[in-house]
Amino acid sequence: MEKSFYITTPIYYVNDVPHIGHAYTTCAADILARFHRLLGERVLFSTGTDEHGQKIEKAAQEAGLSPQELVDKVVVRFQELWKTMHIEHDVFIRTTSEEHEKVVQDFFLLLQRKGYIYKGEYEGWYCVPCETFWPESQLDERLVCPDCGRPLQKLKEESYFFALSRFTEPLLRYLEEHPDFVMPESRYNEIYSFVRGGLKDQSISRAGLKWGIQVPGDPDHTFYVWFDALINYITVAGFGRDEAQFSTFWPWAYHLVGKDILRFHAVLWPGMLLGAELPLPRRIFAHGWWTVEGEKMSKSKGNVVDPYRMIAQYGVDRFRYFLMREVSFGLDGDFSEKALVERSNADLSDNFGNMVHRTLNMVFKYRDGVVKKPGAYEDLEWEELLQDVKEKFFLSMERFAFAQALENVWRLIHFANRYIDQKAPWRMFKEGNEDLDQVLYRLLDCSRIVAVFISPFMPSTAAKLWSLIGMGEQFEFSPKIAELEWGRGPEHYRVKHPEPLFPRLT
RNA sequence: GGCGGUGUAGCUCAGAUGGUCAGAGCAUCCGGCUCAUACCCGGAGUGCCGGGGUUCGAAUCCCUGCACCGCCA
Repeated sequence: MEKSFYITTPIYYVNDVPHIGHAYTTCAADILARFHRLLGERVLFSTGTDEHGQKIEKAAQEAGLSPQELVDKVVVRFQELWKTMHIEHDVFIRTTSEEHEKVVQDFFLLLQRKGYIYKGEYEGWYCVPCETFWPESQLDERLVCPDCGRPLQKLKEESYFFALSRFTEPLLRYLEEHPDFVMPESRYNEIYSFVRGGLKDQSISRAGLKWGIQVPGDPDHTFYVWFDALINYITVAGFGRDEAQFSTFWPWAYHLVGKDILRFHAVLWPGMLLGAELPLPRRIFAHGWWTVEGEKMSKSKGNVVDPYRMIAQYGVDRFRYFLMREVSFGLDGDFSEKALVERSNADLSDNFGNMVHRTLNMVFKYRDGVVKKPGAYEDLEWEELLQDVKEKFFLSMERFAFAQALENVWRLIHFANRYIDQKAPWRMFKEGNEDLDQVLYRLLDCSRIVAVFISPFMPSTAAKLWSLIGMGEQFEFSPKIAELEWGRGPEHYRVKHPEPLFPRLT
């Protein structure tokens, strides 16, 4: 039976302008989705937008639109960006969709039937822009939001509660039995100690807020945005709508989140699922944040990195490569165009692109663009290198260690460059050495294998390379892992005239 | 204040269970090559935060000091 893989990004707050942070998470998810398609697994990749809440209601009012009109208008900013970035999601979920509203209500009723819902009174400080309640214990006398620094509103109102406190022990046990549930390890430790401190019940509804999903049987209440938002993950998986889909994908769910929203995903969400007696996701991975030129990114500083601009200037694949290669996933990183240019020139132009280019060039110069598969085709060094690269690549991808995975692939490229220098095909050609075909075939095989390895990261470059070496005009994300072996190329490589994959940036 | 983590070459970082673990990339310097996008290949360095301890032996374990970071209160 095929394995399944369900990868999610958070649903982004639709009113935000997409920035590098959104691009980062979604790009990582896309890479994982493509990689698992290469493995031949059944893949479900979802992203989407969170469209409810007071902030939207206010923004709509200011714009003279209905909330629905507003979100319909701005959701396009995300959808367009994903197209531009070559993101191939299977589903784009919007929390205003009918099917989602139904799932949220059903889920609430399910929790209610199980006895985990009660009506109480919530009193606390609320940050409207952040849509977050703050316990008094976390505030100082200024009564401003610890996150954004803006003044808080005192709220005292009737609210439905989810009995999260009852899941302290079960969740603690679950964490102990699943040390990979929250990654990286440092985040696991944080979550573990947070849960060990004891969980409080969670208010899950608001009275008087219209722009949200109604609590069934109580039209005065709408759901708290996080309760609404988290449930998107099972809406997509087909909860209550498509049992086959749900049982295929939900048990294989992997959530990618920014470190700022880890707690909702690693505490509240598992609590809700335990209450509903549903399986928990396999992993919640919190990645780091990008600073820009060493400074925190913020609207007020005006240093927000616009993905559209980066792509227009440098191309999709350079941008995708940089994001995944520059820092290890899970740690914070610094974005600068200088770093992007240097990384791109060194790795993509000088090492990778040039390796391909010199190979193709020689194939044309010495063999008119055609190289036949040699009879004897063994080389212990190449053999061992590939096996080792493969093993480490898979291991890294399993741990979402994208930078390491790429670093490993580059060992092949580096070795190929060295191989060319050692074999000196130009000399072989002059001397009429027949082994030249074997050397060239090896290099083309290396390009073919590298194309497969990098395809999840740089799909259009992989396709271009695929075509250059005569493997076909389309690069399909179908099972290709078995092809990551020497000698699995065609009987004849018929290559095209080389053109630089990544012209050097100045 | 509590819990957790980090401190390794000029820079960014790798370094399971203590014994080629003192490494990689970038940067610098020297040499080579010419098929190539002034690219590529080879070589050279300098380093384990300070102090103490355990051990035949510690970057790796323990204690302590300093610095920084994260989560919570």
